[in-house]
Amino acid sequence: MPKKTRPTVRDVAALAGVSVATVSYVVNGRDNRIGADTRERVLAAVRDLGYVPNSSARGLRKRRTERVCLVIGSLGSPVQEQLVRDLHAAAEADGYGVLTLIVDSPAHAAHAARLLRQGLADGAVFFDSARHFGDFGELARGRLAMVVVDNSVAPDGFDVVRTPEYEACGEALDHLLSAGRRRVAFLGHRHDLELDDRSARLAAYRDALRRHGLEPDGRLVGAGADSRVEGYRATAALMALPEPPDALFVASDRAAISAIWAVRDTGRTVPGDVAVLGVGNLEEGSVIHPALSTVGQRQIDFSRVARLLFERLAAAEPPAAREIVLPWSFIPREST
Amino acid sequence: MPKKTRPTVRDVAALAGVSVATVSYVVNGRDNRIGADTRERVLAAVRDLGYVPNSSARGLRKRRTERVCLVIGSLGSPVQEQLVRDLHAAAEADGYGVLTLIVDSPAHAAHAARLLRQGLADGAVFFDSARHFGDFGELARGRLAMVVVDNSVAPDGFDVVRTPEYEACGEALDHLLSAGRRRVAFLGHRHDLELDDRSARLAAYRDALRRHGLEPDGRLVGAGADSRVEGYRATAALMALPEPPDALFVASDRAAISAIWAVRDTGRTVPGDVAVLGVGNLEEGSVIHPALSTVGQRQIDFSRVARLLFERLAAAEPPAAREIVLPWSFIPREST
DNA sequence: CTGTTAGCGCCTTCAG
DNA sequence: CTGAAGGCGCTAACAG
Repeated sequence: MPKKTRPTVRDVAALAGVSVATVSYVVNGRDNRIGADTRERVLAAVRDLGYVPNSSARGLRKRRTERVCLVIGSLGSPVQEQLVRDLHAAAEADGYGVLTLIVDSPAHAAHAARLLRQGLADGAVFFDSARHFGDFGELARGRLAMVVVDNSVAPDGFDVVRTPEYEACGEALDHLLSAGRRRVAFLGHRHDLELDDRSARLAAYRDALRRHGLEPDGRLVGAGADSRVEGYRATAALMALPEPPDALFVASDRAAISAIWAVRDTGRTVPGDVAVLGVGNLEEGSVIHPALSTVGQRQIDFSRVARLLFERLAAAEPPAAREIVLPWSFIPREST
Repeated sequence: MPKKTRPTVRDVAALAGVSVATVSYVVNGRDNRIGADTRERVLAAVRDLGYVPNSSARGLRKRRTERVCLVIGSLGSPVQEQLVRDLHAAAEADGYGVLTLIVDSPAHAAHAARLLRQGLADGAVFFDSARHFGDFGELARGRLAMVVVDNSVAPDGFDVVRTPEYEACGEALDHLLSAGRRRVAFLGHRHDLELDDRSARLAAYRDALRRHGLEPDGRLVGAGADSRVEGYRATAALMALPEPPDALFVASDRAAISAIWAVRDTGRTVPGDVAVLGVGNLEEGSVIHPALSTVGQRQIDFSRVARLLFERLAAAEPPAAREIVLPWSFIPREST
């Protein structure tokens, strides 16, 4: 029967016949000043007991947890999977653990902020979740290293990563409109519509129409980008209009793919009758027929984002807040 | 300029002119024995200083973190979103924080196990990730309350949640074969194929064929359920065979939906030329045309799973290991 | 009703 | 090269 309580340094020290300091040195790799045989005895005791240092005690003493946190808006997008991978890789290299907080509402954001303020981790990357938070600056001042991927937030004791969505979407829409499409619909995320003028995708849409001498038609603007199901439904509704659109600008690739499907289910063709343009550059979009035209990072890569965080963590003094821009472009394929 | 170091109980106590014990009582709601005016002074000091208790110190002292961990195999499935929601709801009710560990490889599993052994959380739910782990029993004995959702693991100091996949898939396949389909292909997850006989879905497939006097054809069995892209590609390859299948059993709804698309892109119809059967009961499957026949929980609900964990956490003594079975059924729709 | 105090488990000078 | 001791921030007896 194993012991009921987890072993501590003292148990290891007793078993190995050394002091707790020696155990600590060995466990933390500061064992250049420890005799080889002593080290072996300690390691054996660690193994026998299944000793693992308690992270609360260690965190209390060292005043850092050696963990970082990924705060993410939702599950479900391959883009985020790449971020997870890149962050894990960088963390591993620096000996950090990674944990994830899922924040898809202001309530969850408050929850996450509390955990972070309590010292859950030493650093955090916020992705697709900034809109749910109130004051990032306050969190950053609580000695948390932070990188925020968001276009509507200004550096304030933390780094910011931007994506030039407005420009890239504008270019894609110009392409659509120059090709003669005249009734272009916009299917946004709910928060695009709530943000209204502060949504880059919606603004790009409106401005592009005006550049081409068209006035936005309220009936062609709505929600539908948040999920595949909503994308399908919204598109079906649009296609049932007396004057259906001849092009769809959908603010997510996932919903755009459903939109293609929905268009075809009404007997129309893509891009013949209706062009479809997505956002995000999912791999899936390049595999289907017709391949989805989209806007996003050509090669999805968040290693620079991860690097920002770990540079910040490694710095002795809080470095100046930086701001970087990820490369976004229009990626034309077959659906437009 | 704010202070560089976060305030502690002592700072609050000093500002409020009380002792640290009083602060602790107030902060922890054990303030029935504290005078109302004193409490107000303490709360004011807490607000002024922006004091938040340090969770490492608290965890060290109380020997519990009041956090639970969701260990999940991958991002991307709405089924998991429901688990996230149900676990968050239960946690919130009991005053626990929830954090997520993403484990999609044995390396990540080792990483997660280490964090958990270090005392990251008091309890954990493992979903779609058990196959990456070695010894759950050892983790459970390290006083971690655990619930494992998996069919191939036996309770051992932790609770197990099972899904009767084999039976439900068998029923669905009987339906397919009874309707006269003769060349039924199986598109599995990679791990289904690695597990081979220990994969319920693959076993259900093989056994159903035999029940109907058919011999499995190796060319009709392969990977393709892990993602939409793989589902599309694998289906396209199958359809290019000299003798293409007349039915597809795809081990995930997501890939099954791509499979429908791939079939139709070859000019064939679903279910006319090819029937498609998925697993998982995504909402998306009920919205598309043809609606996807599938196998899974009719009403996706993990509140019972969450409840197991919090009952375990609330128990004074480690309760007996329990085992529950989630209701799975065949959900016929239009694609078969 | 409030204050004093002893650790929780660990790391890290400082002596030896 | 190793051991003793102090303290990180907090909670919970126990005094008063």
